[in-house]
Order: sequence, then C-alpha cells, then structure tokens
Amino acid sequence: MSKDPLGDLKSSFANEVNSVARELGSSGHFSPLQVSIVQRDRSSYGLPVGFKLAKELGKDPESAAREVLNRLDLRKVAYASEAYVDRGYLNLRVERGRFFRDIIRLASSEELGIGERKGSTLMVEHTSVNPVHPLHVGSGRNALIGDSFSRILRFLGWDVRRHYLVNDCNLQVAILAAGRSKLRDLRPKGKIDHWFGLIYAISNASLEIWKAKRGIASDSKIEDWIETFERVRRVEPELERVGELSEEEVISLLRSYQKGEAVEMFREVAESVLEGFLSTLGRMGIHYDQFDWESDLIWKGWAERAVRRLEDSGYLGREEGAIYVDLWRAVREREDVRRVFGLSEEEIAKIEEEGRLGEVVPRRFYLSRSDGTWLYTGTDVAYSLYKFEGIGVEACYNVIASEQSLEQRGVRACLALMGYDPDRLVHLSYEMVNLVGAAMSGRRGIYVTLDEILDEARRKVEEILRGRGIDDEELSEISEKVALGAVKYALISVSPNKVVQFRWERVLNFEENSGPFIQYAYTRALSIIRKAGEVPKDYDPEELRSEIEVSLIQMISEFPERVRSAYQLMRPDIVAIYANDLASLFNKFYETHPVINAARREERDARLNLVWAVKGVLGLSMDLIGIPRLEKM
RNA sequence: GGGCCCGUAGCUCAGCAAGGACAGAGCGGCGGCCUUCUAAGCCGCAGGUCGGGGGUUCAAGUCCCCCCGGGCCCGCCA
Repeated sequence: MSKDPLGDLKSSFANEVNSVARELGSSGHFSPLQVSIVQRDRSSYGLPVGFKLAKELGKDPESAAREVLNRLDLRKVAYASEAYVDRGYLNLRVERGRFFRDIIRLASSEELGIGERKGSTLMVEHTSVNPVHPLHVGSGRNALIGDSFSRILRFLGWDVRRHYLVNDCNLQVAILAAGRSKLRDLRPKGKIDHWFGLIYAISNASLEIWKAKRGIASDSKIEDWIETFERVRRVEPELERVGELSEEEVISLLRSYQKGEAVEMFREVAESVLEGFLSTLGRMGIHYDQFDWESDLIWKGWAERAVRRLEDSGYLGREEGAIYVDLWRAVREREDVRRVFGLSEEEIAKIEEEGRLGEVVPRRFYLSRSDGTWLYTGTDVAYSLYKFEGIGVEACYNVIASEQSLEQRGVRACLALMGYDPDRLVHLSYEMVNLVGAAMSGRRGIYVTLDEILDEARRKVEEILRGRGIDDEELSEISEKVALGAVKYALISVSPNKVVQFRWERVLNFEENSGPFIQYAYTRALSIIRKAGEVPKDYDPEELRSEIEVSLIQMISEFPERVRSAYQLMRPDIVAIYANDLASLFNKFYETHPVINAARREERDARLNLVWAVKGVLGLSMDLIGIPRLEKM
C-alpha cells in the first residue's frame, strides 16, 4: 500500500498517457512530476498533452489531446473518475471521496509520505565546528540544515548516522591550547565555551601582536588586534596574563599533539568547548550518533593509510617533506577526477591548449606541511577513507559552507584516487550568515552566539505569555519551545544557497512566516480535537467541498513530493516553507469554518477528520525541520 | 582573470530542478474584525519593465548565450 496517493495518481496518469502516446506513434514522454493541479477547479490534474503531441501527430493541440483522450484507459489511473480536454490540456478529474479518504487516513495516522526502508546507511556529517569559541549563528545554520536533512533522510527510509568531526588538530586549537597553558591556574567562569572563546580571542590577539613586532604579515590590521586584546581584557581582566604567544610555540605544540604528546592540554580545551556546544545543540534538539576526533584519525593510522592509497594510485607527490596530490595529472588522466571538477576530456584538452588549466583546477592539493604536521585537507581525506572503508556507509553528505567547495572537490578527487566513486561523497553546501554591521570573526571574538539568540527569543516569548494565567513550569516549557521554533525557522526557511543577513527582527518574528506561527496553527488544530473529544471514524469526505477545504486536502496530498524535493535538492527550507503555507491555509480555514459548532453533524465529522489530518502533516513537517510540537501556547 | 552562488513588490523571500492554464507570500504602510473551536490569528487596500539584452519554443520568471551588479573561493589557513 502506497503512502502517497497523489504520487500514485500522477505516476499512473503519466504512464497511461505515455503508453497511449506511444500507440499513436509519438515519443512524447511525460514525467509524473509534470502533472499539475488545475488551479480553477482544484480537483483535476492535467498534462499539456496537446501541445507536446500536436507536431508529431500533425494536428492542432486540441485534436491531438482528444486523440489521446479517446484511447485513455481510466481504469489504469489511480483515483480517476473522468478525463476531459481543455485548451490543449488533458485533464483528469479525481474521484474525490476515495482520494480524500486515503489522504486523510494517511495524514492523520502520520504515515503520509513515509518511505519504505531502504536497508542502506547514509551518513550526514554536520556542524563540525572548530572547538575554539561558542557556536554562532553561522554554525547554527550548519547544524540545523544537517539535522533537518538527516531527519528527512530517515523519514524517507534510510538508516542515517549523524557524525560530528571534532577538529582538534589544527593551528586554531593549538592557539587556544597555548593560551590556556599560560592561564593554567584560572578556573572557567560562566558557560565554558564562552569562556574559552575569550581566551581564544585574546590568544589570537597576543599572537598577532607578537607577529607584528617582528614584521610578520597578518590578515588583519594590528590596530584591530590591539582592540581585540583590550576588549577581552575589559570583559575578563585576568586573561591579560596570557602575555605573548609566539608562532613557534603554537606550531611546536601542534606538532607534539599530532605525534600523540601534549594530549591533555589539547583535549582539555577541545572537550571543554565541545561540552559547551553540546549543551547548546542539545537545547536545540540536535543530537549525534558519533563524534570523530581528528586526532584519532591520525593516531589510529587513517591518515597514513590514505597516503599509502594515494601513493599506490601514483598521483602522490612530495616537496620538501610536504605531501600533495598532483591534481593536474589526475584530471588529465582520470575520468572520475574530471567528473569531480565537472569537466569532460575535451574540455580539459581545450583548456590546456589555451594554457588555462591552472585557472580551473589547482595544480596541487596539499595534505601536509613540510614539518610533517597534517593539514585539515589531509585529515579530511583520511576521514573520507574512514567513512567508506572504516564505517562502510553507502554515501555521506558533508554539510559544509560553500566557501569550502574547492577543498571539498580536492577531497572528492582524493577519494576517487583511493578507489571509491567520488559521487558517494556529497558536499551539501550552504552560504554563510552575515552580521549587518560588522563581519563575524571567530578569531577576534566578534559573533552573535546561538546561546544569546535563544535566550533573547525566550525572553520575548515570556513577555508575551506573562499575565495569561499560565503557571511557571508550563510557561517555562512553552517559552523554550516557542523560542526554539522561532530561531530554527528563521535559520532554516531560507534556501541554503542564499546568503543570510542576520537580523534580530527575523529571529524574533512570531507572526506569519515564523516558527511560532506554525506552532500556533498546530496547537489550534490540537485544541479543536481535544475539545471535540474524539474524531469519528465514520464520516463522508464528500462533505469537504468548500474552496478552502479542498485546497487544504490538496496541500496535504502534496506533502510527500515536497519532502522528496527537499531530499533531492538538499533543501530543508522546502519543508519549512511548506509548513508555513499549510499553517497559513489552516488559519484561514479556522476563521471561516466552525468545526465543533458546525451547522450539521455530517459537516462536523468530516471537518474534524480534516483537522486531524492537518495536525498530522503539520506535525510531521515540524518534526522534519526540528520545530517542537506543543499542546498549548 | 577563472570557478561556484545570488539578483522576482520599499524590505525579506517562495516559484526556476521537471517551460504550460492569472507572478505569489510575509514584513513594513493604510483601513477593518475578539459575547461563538486560542487575535502569536483573520479580512481588505496600496505596491512588479521577474537585473538588462539576444535566442530556442505554439508557450520563458523557468531553458541557452552575452552583458551588468553583489557575495564567496582560487594558502604548506580552516
């Protein structure tokens, strides 16, 4: 039994039309996805059959469509009651009763759109923030997209593993560890990741000031670093005792750690900051199945294993002790590597002829430094090998900012050279979040943290709820859930490939087009059901015939294909927008269609079932984007 | 210079993958609706050369080409 009546209708309709078209000698091939609702009557679905076949059949669109109509076997089309031609379209009227009943049944039992078990495991790696400062709004976007996408995959039937890569083996963590080592005797204050974030900022400042004194180039102006140092000192005066950090001591610390020394020093900072992350992420309902430590990948030999595999492939090179992969040669000689860069053999040849290969493909992909320490790219390649050889997942989605797309291509190229299909590693790319005034800078301690956003949203909800006679415990629970809904929706309702400007008014919006708006519609539906006592099993779906009622069912029926789109396009925002649209339509229904006090018993029973169905699909959508359901608000 | 992404109403964004039957929401603005299932709601009004130009097509916001504007990347950083 399918969990997608509309999908059944569309595929059987398209199949039948295609088979008739073939009988008529046409090659015209329609996809089920082209079947669209007829806006003006909302109970027909159509295909532009006439236009497509007119030329092939040598007829005008209207007659071509009629020709198909005459041969159509409606018994082969799910839920079909009648077919007709309208201005070149071949339309199908659905048998409302059965169609509505099936949709309402599946929606209210919350099975609508659930995929069959696939029996294979997909991995989603997300968040993976350097453990050096608190999670900010950009990391939040990553975590929310990753978490939501995981939920979507699971809903569609895959086994999903959510992994977090703890990047503890890079210079950033070494800077923090170096700073912390100068402040050994200090006890953390406040939320631990925030405290370490301050140490990180002042350590960077002190390192950059040290560099400036010696005339070593830096990304930012020295004034900015002095400002950073002063700013942190004002917040936490004792941190100035970090003193001066030299580049040598930072690098030598990193070298020791990668060799398996100074372990406690690194693990203390990384684990502390991670602990802070997990408290924030847990608050947001985001959980992981496994944490993979970058350092473990090195110590347990995955990095060496990856290098051996690349060595065997023949594309590994060494220069002054640094290890790299020869991407130019790989892209010239290997089809799979070319695919990673989206280039054909002919295109490469042409580009080479014009002498522009360097513009399109980086010459080398470095995995380690001359001093023998691993670069992030190196451990990332090691991690990829671990994912497929160590764990054995079918495919892995890396939720990583778009600014790393070139690095991701490098990793995928290495995966190909290690003998795996590079398409099994998918870069789920998203654009960054900007602050309106200043650019965010983790190193300088300039960011809006997820914690403060959640707290601020919560304060605003409490303000709204105060004086409504809700007891403290309930008020606290509702405020937290509504705040989460607001923040999550704000970050997830935008297409991942759009840059987001962070605005407080966006995360604090509780009106239409917000998490709370969806949650509100959900509680309204729930409240009707609660007051009604029970939803009668016996009802007549034909009672649902107003424009809004029919539109609601239509929208509910589209839920499965929306979820599939969100999966295929890797866009959880599609589900978020869907939930908002459904909530909006339900609110219009709510205003104009009394349910419990409906004029007739039959009407009441049918509407109750519809409300139940809305509640189910709204609830499922909320689950998929991680917006908490609540009983009351 | 090259690669990727974005450009739709004053602002924030859907619609583009898969061309089709009237360009849509929200916010902001203005004006209405709480003795009836929660007003975090609903209704109405105003607001558009879908960045520009070519092309393909019976049909282009959607596909192709060129151009303009913006973001990110092109490190032995991550």
